Amino acid sequence: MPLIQSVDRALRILDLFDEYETELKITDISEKMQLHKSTVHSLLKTLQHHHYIEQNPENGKYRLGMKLFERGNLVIRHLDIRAISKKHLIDISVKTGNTVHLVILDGKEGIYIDKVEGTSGTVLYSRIGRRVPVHSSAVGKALIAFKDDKELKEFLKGYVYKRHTANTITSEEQFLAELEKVRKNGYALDNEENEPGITCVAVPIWDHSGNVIAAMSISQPSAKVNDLVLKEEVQLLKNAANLISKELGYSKHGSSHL
Amino acid sequence: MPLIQSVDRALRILDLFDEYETELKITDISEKMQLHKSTVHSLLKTLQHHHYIEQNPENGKYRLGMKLFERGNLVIRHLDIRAISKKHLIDISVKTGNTVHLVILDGKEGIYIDKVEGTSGTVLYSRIGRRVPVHSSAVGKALIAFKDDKELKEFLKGYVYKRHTANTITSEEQFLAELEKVRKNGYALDNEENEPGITCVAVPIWDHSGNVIAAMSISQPSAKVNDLVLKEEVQLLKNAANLISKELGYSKHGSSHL
DNA sequence: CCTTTTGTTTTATATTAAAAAACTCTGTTT
DNA sequence: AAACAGAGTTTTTTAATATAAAACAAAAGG
Repeated sequence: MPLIQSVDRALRILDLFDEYETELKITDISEKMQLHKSTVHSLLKTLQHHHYIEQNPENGKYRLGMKLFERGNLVIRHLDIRAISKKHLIDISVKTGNTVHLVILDGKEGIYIDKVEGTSGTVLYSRIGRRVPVHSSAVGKALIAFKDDKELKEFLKGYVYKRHTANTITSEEQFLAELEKVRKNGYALDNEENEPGITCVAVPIWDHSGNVIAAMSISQPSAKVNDLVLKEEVQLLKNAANLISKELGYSKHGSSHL
Repeated sequence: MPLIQSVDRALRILDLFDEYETELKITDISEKMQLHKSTVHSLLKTLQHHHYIEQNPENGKYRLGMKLFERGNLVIRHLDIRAISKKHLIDISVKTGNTVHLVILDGKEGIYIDKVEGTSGTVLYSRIGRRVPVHSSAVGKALIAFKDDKELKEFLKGYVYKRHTANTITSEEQFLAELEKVRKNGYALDNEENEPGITCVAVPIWDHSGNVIAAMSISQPSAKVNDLVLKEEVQLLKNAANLISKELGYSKHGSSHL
């Protein structure tokens, strides 16, 4: 079933921007898309008319528009859990001094839907709206560990275990063994697998059907971590996850899958 | 300069969804847009392909997709200030028990870019990504009060002073007088002008050029408010706004316009 | 001041989007 | 079980639009 070419092109223009290329000029886009600059101009003017793109008056370059932020905050799949979780993220961040994240699964990746930074000033990879690989992150492992065997097998079909650090798990066997540990412990760890020098611990957040709907994590420099610290953090996360499930209208956390 | 019709239509489909209509079926969209259902189908399939729209597998209806959230969090105009402000919002919310907002101006409206709820459980109009009128909100007044006369006159050209409550200011004269008070006091008030029973106080956040780049507010039931409470809240907000300006790399707050 | 680059506009036509018709699927009614 | 209604999806023809070439305007750089 064919796509509409001009809509396809317009959306691909939106996809060109990233954290490093936040502004692009017409000739940039023309080159990247292999389209004539007057074609690009028409596409941009249509996106701009609807505020999906705006033109920087200072330099004439184009950048993503506020309508994306507005519409993005109407994507309902995460709004309830984000609103309900926020105070728990804050609470844990205040208690630990570390950065706390809320992540949901979207396709075959996690996506950060909220983040409360700690007081230590540690600069992390994570950013709201950014995607995160499941194999190398605590939140990713927590999100998929509790899928049933069939679902998990389907999920991992074609999955690429890209190395991010020396510690990244890059084989499916090792990853499945890791997920077994997550199920056993009820929490997931990222031992400098996604970012050098950073350790994260995460727990799943359940719905009433025994499905994991989100994961919550604490991230910090590995130098600050020991067994006691982790034990306390796991407890804080599990307590918060239970409360969040309850506040979302669910009964006991994960009881249906035990 | 003409728009590209099919792109225009696709974006207008995205604009159909709101907080009350979070899912639509093809015939809904066909009717609202006065387009043939096979036309709508093609547009939706193109949006879906790029994850700007997704189809609910349970009922076949369409809803906004995660790409909007992802791209929305690449709209750079507010990311720095949101990240830097977050801990201040949290701090004020913890200290006061009330809901704290961060708002920027977009076109002729404010838009909520962050929100930390208080502990009182007060349910408010505000929501991240939602727009807010400048004439009836404390943040709106704080955002525009310090524009120079010419800019302000230009801004208010054609502005509609819609009544939201019995207290809403609905004349330009009254509104200009109100902005004069904001300039004098250094903070803005919303005395149940936007939402019945809710009082808000807001301050501007400045950049180094003497421009207001955001506003920060505290909202609470009017029943909890008195002169002393307001005074304390104004102080908390002003302190935080100064710190935020500094952390954004600016020097003294608003010094260039005093 | 001249040249180059970039953004914008106009116009002809090649290409695509649009809708009508038909098909498929699901749920409801008889 | 069969028929019907509604909704989603697919196919096909052609009317309508998007595309790019050319030209123009504005800004930046040498």
